[in-house]
Amino acid sequence: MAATIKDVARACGVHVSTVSRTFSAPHLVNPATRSRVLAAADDLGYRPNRAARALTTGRTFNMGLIVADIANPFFPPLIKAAQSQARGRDYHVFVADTDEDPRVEEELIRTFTKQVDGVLLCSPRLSNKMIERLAEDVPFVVVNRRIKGMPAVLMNVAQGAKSALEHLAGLGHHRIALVSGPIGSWTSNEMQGVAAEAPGLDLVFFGPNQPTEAGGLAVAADVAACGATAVLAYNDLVALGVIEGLSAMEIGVPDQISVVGFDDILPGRLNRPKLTTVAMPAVAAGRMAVDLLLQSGGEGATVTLDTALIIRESTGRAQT
Amino acid sequence: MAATIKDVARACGVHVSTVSRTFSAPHLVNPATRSRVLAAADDLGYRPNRAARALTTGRTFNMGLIVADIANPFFPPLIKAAQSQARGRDYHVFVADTDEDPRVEEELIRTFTKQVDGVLLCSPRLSNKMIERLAEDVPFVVVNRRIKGMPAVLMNVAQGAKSALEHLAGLGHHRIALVSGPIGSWTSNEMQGVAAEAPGLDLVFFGPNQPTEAGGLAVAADVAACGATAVLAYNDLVALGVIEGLSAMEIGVPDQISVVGFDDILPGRLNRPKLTTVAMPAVAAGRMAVDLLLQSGGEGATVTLDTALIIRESTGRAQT
DNA sequence: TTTGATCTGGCAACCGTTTGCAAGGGAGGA
DNA sequence: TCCTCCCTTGCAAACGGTTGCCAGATCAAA
Repeated sequence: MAATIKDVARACGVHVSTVSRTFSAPHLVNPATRSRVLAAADDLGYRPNRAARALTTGRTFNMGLIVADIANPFFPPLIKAAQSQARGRDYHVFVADTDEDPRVEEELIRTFTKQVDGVLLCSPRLSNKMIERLAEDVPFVVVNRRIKGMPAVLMNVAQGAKSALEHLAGLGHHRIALVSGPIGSWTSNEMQGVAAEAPGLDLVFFGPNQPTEAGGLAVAADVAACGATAVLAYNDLVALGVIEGLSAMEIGVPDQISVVGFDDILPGRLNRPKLTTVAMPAVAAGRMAVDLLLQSGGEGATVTLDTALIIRESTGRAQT
Repeated sequence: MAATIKDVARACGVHVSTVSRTFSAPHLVNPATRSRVLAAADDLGYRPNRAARALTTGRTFNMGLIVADIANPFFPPLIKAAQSQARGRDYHVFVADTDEDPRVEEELIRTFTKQVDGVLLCSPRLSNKMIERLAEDVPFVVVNRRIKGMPAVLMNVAQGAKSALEHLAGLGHHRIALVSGPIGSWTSNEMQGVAAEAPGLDLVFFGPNQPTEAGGLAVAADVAACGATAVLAYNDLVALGVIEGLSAMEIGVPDQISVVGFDDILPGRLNRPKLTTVAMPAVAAGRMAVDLLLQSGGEGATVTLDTALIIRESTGRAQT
């Protein structure tokens, strides 16, 4: 049905290799021949078969993008950006979802191995050791995880957490609840690291938690009970869940308790009160991850992107 | 590097064809041999090369999923469901985003043609005619669009719009603003069709609009000015935008104006006031679309999924 | 006119799997 | 004992491109 390189060759009386070269090494073919071939190809609607090309060259022009949860609003902008960037480089993107399960993550990577030119691993839940082992079989770029020698796109969570804490301290909060994320999350560790060193603050840790609204909802009561006047949540979804839970207990945000999230997702922007949050550069990260994957000769370049505290309505002065 | 069928064959002293058959037609090989082969394959970490398989069989075990905008919260659950369903059938999913641009949509489809076994086309912006033409080159399942002879997953938008309108009428609303979506949206047409036939209601149409918060925000002033006491919006994002705009004008929802959306996305559930909306079965649609694509011998089965009005806090009695 | 360098394009092997065809072996019936 | 028939396996030709190698042509310089 579909035109192959052979049809094009026949149509303009040249050998298949000439057609092949017109596309993959144009400088090796005479301009006159080249344009004849291009015309014939265009005429027949020829599109090179990627599977066939992959077979000989070993390059598929596909990449895998693995995220913890597609439905978590943090990821879609990242996926979108990565997809768009990849398409500009003639790459197709397989998107897959681990449902926060490290075993699914591993299996997914194994499935992708040798079927793609590289994998973008976003917010992995696997251990560093495991990721390093898997990286022997397929090039990786990790997002939101620092692994030595491996290309990575990091977001400056530490700085973000620091400014959030300073913001809260500046509003007079001392006892602050830190609602962390799931086990295996680098982001969560970074936050805890910064918080643990924060001077003059009285931190109460809650975790691990599901990185969802449900996760936030589930700890809301404990948070309220612990006497904290402010909450720093693992992400916006958790923050929103906490607010939801608090308001069900008739606890006002920010009047009685202030809440800060992470990510800057749409629901947070639309929420009442509008969520104060540390914006994560998801779009830039998606783009950058693709670039890194395509550039990297396997070199472990690490890019750290800045975060920014966005003060909205969910934080206010501590009640005295 | 990676083990091929040849390595496995050598490792257990059989011909490659036997190894091949162990995987693709197990009943044709002796159980004893089969287990020897499987052991060797497992030992070497053999995974069949999909590109090579695609070359001979003509089946790639890949499918394309094209949506208008990945970042629109309506799609991620659909994408997630489709991806998960596909993975269960050993399929990989290319996800792509048209940015609401029909030309990008067309180009994307062309790119996917012959590289995938089929395309899931969600909420297309292309004309029926164009889609039919493109369908000659690659199997489609369309979601949210009825095209004769083509497998489709539809959502019962008409019924949803009808119950929304009845709900509003029951609350005493007569003059209702209908804020529609983008050109080329079947959903938008369905809504308008139902609305146009609604007895005893005074409808004011606004459109076309971007299917985003910004789109809603942009018409909020006009909506307020037209004297309507209720709004039926193309989707939740638009509804949220309208609410946003109204509240900026100090117009209370639902006290002064009631708002109903479509989709039932997360931000709407978290919003204050919680959004009354017509829930669209995105998850079921994603799953169903995959099944339809895989089952269909090209037959044009059409599935219509039910919608459900979810009454929350953004609708109330009309002020008299 | 000869020489040699440079272009251009053909030839054919190869990438990893699948699959139609055929051959070898064993079992069962005559 | 011989003949079928079935089961199992091997053989080899595809699938659609890519690419190293080689040969003929072209052209400039000698």
